[in-house]
Amino acid sequence: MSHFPPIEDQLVLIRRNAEEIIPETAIIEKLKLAESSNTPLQIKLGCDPSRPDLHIGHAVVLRKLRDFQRLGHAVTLVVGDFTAMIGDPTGRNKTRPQLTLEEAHHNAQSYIDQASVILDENRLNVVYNSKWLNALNFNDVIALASKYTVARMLERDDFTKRYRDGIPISIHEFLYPLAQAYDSVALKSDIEIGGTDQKFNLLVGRDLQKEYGQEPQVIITMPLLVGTDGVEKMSKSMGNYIGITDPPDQIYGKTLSIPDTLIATYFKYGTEISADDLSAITSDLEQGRSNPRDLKRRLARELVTLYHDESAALQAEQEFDKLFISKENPDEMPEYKLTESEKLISIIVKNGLLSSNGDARRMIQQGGVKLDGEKVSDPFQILSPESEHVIKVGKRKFLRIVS
RNA sequence: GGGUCGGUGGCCGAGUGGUCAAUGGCAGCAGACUGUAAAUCUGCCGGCGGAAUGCCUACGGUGGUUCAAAUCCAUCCCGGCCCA
Repeated sequence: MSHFPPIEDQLVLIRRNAEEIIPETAIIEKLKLAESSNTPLQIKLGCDPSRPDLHIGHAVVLRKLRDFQRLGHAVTLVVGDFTAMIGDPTGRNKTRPQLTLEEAHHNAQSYIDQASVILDENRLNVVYNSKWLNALNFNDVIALASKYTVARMLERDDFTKRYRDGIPISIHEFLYPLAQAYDSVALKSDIEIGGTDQKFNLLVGRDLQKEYGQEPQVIITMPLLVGTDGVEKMSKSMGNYIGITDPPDQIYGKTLSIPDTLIATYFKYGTEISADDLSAITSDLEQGRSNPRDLKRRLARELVTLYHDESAALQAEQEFDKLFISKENPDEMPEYKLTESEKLISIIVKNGLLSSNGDARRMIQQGGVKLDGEKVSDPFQILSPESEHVIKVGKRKFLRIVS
């Protein structure tokens, strides 16, 4: 007797939200084999420990991984500690810093901690690719490299584009897809999951597995979540992300700032609402039956609840209303103890509300600074330490002055 | 190895001896508007400076020419393309 759910049921879950499954037929074969041999499938996800800050875009992929955990398959997280260690030797790409092994492992742990909000940590196998990549010598690397051609490498979108546009491509960049593919060989991976941007690399894994006499993995690509700006894909470096460890008020506020066109997408990929709810929301939106604002508020609550809890969601909402709807001051804000008379400007800069005196002066001239709710007009105003004040800079920076 | 073009502010990209803290675009910030937004309009957008024809830092690095250099010269580093 197999302990897996019926294949049809598994497929429904596996296909949910997936962008592509390549090849579709093979996954059925794999599932059948798993059932008949009563052996779980080996599911692989690679992670880059040089960027350990997870956002709700990563969560899309992680949730798919969790689906496989629930189905009873063997889920392995491959930490790319080896590649992170090498970094980008040209030093041109600052997004890929060189890490020591310790840093890589430290980041990996942080990644796992964050990911375990979604994954079942007890059923997660974690491996480090330095284990086998470190063991390769130059002969091995050449042998590995000989299994792929330059023409095929150049098929990758960004290589095609960069080559065409005369932007440098270092040789070692060709080795990264091979290294990642080799991970699949080392793991004898049955299925590898990744974002759509990983499609090429995942496919190389299939080719390489064939070269090594293995049954090629099935690849499942998950859509990349658009960032809160509604334009670029979500990423920390673009500043358009909602981090899964962001505090409730951040998640709430960032969610409310997404463009209306993103509401349905975020419900679909960012939350776990049912298919029925989703279609109700979508049709409400399309037919203008609901105020997008209300749906967005619900989305924000859902997201906060997902990564914190319901009471945090309600609290975040109340705080938000207070701040932005009634424009009241928040309950908590940093404090600064005034001991002697001091220029307002210098207080603002000293407390990091703005970065320079000139900036603060400008801000005041533009009416962006309020003292106890009143616009400040004098850039040289001096505060003396008699009473309490609240300074507000821009929309959301506050400072309480105590004496 | 040879030839050639290039390296400018967070990014893209003008500028080729003074009028350059450096046009323009994007991003960012603030104000108005609004449902938080988006869009739009307005302003700001190196630092110091209550002001200055003020000072400091900055146009790949280092040295130099000049009253004056992002701009010229030398040299070094880095990159694209073509040839070998």
